[in-house]
This record gives sequence, C-alpha cells and structure tokens, in this order.
Amino acid sequence: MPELPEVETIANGLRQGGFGQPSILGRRIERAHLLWRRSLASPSPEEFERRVVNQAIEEVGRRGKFLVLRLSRDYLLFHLRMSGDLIAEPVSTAIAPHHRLIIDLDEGLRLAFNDARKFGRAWLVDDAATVLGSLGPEPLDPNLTPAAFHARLTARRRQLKPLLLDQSFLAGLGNIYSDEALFLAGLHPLALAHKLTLAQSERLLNSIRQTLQEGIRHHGASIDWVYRGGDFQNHFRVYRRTGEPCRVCGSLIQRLRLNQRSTHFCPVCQQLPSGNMSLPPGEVT
DNA sequence: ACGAGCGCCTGTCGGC
DNA sequence: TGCCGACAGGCGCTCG
Repeated sequence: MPELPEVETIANGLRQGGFGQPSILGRRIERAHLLWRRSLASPSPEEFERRVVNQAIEEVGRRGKFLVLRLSRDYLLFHLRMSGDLIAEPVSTAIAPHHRLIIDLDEGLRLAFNDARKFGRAWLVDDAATVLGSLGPEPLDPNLTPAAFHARLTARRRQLKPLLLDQSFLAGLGNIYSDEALFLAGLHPLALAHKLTLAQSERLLNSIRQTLQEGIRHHGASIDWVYRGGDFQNHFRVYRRTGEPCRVCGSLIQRLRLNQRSTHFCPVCQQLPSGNMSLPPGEVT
C-alpha cells in the first residue's frame, strides 16, 4: 500500500487509535514471533525475539516510506514495500493468513506485520540512521526551499520520473504520487532534471506537496485488494487513467513503461521540451 | 552517473 | 470452468 500518505495514515492510526483500532503508544512488548524468515532484515530471529521483549513503544512516526517505532532502547523499523501493513488488534484475533511477524503487547494487544507479497522488511536497530541514513529530504519539510530543491534537481542528469522515485533524492514518493505531481506541475515524466528553471522547480515542489497533502487528507489510496479506508483513488488525475480524458484539457491520458513500471501522463498538459527530443520516445500505449 | 532488466512474492483480472 | 499472461503502491542487485 505504501507511499508517504499511506504510511502516514498507518502511523497516525497506530499512534492515536480510533475507528475501532487501539493505540499502541506506551504499550510494552511481551513477546515476538517471526512467521516468515525473510520479513526480518536484521538482527537474527533469535536475537530479535529476545531483544525486543520488555521494551515499550514510546513513539510512532514515519520517515519517507518507513514506519519508525521508537522503543525504550532500540528502533523498530518497517518498510511495507508493495503489500505490507501494520495492524493493532486484540490478541484474541485469529492469526490472519498473511501475518509475517507477530508482536504481543501488554493489555491484551497485538501488533501484526501483514504482507501478502513478502517484499516488506522489519529491522531492530539501536541507531535508526543505519537504515534511514541514505534517505533524501522529506518533501513536506519546510526547510526544503524551492531554491534548495532546484539545486538538487539541477545537480542530477536524470529524467524526472525516475529521479522522483529515487528515495535518496526525495523520500516518500512512489509511482502514484510522482505521476500525479508531474501532471500538476505540467512536466513530462521524461523531461531532464538539470534543465528545469527555478520557476519550474518551485512549481514541481508545490505540486508534490499538494498531491501528498491531498493523499493524506483522503487517508491514502485504496486500490486492488488492499483496503484501508482511504479514498484518494477516486481523485487520481492521471494514475491508472490510460485512455480516459484529461480532467483539464480532455486529451486521452497516455501510459509508457519506464523501468518495468507504468507512467501515466497527459500528452498535451505535459509536453516534452525540445531539448529532450533526441531521446527515444519509448513504448507508448 | 545513469538507464535497463531481473528477482523477490502473491493475488487479481481479462481474454481465450 | 480452467489456464495463462499481464499487471500491481518497491527496491536492491547486476550489467552495460
């Protein structure tokens, strides 16, 4: 499920509780059980199940697409990748088919890492930076100024879409929100980052922030069989709208494949600058 | 430094 | 109905 708005929604739910879900803040870990070996990146299962016990969950946050649980002594980090989810539920609940890591808490609660596709990972580390250290800036951080963003963009000789997906460039964007942000900014996904003007960079930053805030306001997007109650999927402007009319100009939304991933854009609202024309057009649907 | 392709996994959907 | 390929919100790894 997870891009920045979805991870933010999950973190908020675990922290505050509500909608029938209990808060895990302040709960003490009583035991842990790993059900799928590879869901734990580090340390070993034996060390994890021993070391995590008796630590309290003191803070629940997010960095990029990572969920960050600050415990008494360590950090418990999760990356949900494609299908992961973190669920707080009563210990009396039956173990769901795709639960990969079970963490029993006091007061009869359980924190479950559920992940159908098994791409997600958990880490228990004393220093969060060992996992989060290479992440780029948070897009919603006000310290990221248009000038600073422009400097980052022009330092790279890359196409915009792959660059926005690069978590060391900017932390939190995935396939949905990068397509949506590029549309709002009126920039072609294959446009070159180092050719952007300051005004274009500022517009892109504002578009990224607007898209992410919209996503958070709608509690994220729920598509396919994964559902968390968010409804941002009803407000997509280009993502998965191939062949449908652009909401601004009526042109048909196009799709192209970039590194095995779908990219959606409006061929009229998002023109490729002439400087990019030497590039092969790619396979367009 | 960068792009392209593949592997990791399970599930859903549309076409035949 | 069953089978098969395409596709899916990510990312680390190779290889040019």
